[in-house]
Amino acid sequence: MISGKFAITVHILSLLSKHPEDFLSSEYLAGSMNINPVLVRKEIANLKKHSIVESREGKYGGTRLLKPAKEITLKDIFCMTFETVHLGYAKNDPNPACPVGKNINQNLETLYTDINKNISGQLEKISLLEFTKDF
Amino acid sequence: MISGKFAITVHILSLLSKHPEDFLSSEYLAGSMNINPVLVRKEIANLKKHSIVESREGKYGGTRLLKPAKEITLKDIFCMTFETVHLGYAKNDPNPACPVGKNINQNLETLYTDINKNISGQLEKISLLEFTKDF
DNA sequence: CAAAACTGTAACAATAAATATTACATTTAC
DNA sequence: GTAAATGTAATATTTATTGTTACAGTTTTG
Repeated sequence: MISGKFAITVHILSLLSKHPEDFLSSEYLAGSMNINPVLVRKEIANLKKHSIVESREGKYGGTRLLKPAKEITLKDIFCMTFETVHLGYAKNDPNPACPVGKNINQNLETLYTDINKNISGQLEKISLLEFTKDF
Repeated sequence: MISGKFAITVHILSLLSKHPEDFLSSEYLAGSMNINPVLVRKEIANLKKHSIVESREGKYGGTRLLKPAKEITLKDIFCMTFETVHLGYAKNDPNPACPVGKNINQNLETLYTDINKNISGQLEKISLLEFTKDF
């Protein structure tokens, strides 16, 4: 199972970017995705930590972008929602008496670090504006 | 949660590559990883489908490589074990009345396809021999 | 042929992670 | 003060991964 944080956050930001002036409620955002509003609010809490959006409480409250879609990249979203992409480790406790078991996780770690650098480089080139251009 | 198939398969192949002549039993392989032998046999079944290893049943049976570690790349293993890397979709059933909900999954799909091409390109350059050189 | 030591695989159980829900305190507009 | 929001904790549900059990089939050896 993959955590949907990245996809949910992209979805939230896409919607906000289409209404840059308005404070959109978590219920409205959740309705577009068919998910629970609480999940939306959790991701919004994360976005606020990174100063990507601001929220207003109380009646007529909601959330809006703090910067233009052109200035937000998919890499930003990737970093805010996913620590790293990885393809699993060879178990927490491989047999230390075996030279392969002893070292393999470190090699995998290095490999995954490289993969993440690579993905970041790719995502850095795509802005939210570009990603949503045909919506 | 990430499926450990890639890591388990790398581990199995690493061990086999260190004993290229011998048929190693699933119990021995599992012992090096501290996992259940049945999981090993499942991944071996997959490797056999791709003609990377051969098995011998019965007493003194086991598995060995069909080709040198130099000729197996991490991309081969990636393709055999993971269909794709992805970062989630914006739900199975986003609201079709919303232009964002209607289109976002297709855009994500395209993005993930690109990411996978990228990862494949990177993994293609690393052979099993190289990956295991300091074990 | 019988015993031992394997593979192969299906069915099921256990664990862990992601997602959803409920509940309620707090804030703000009117 | 009421309605409509956010914020967040606690908990339940669902789904995916991983592990286990069980047993049929294969091969070697005596």
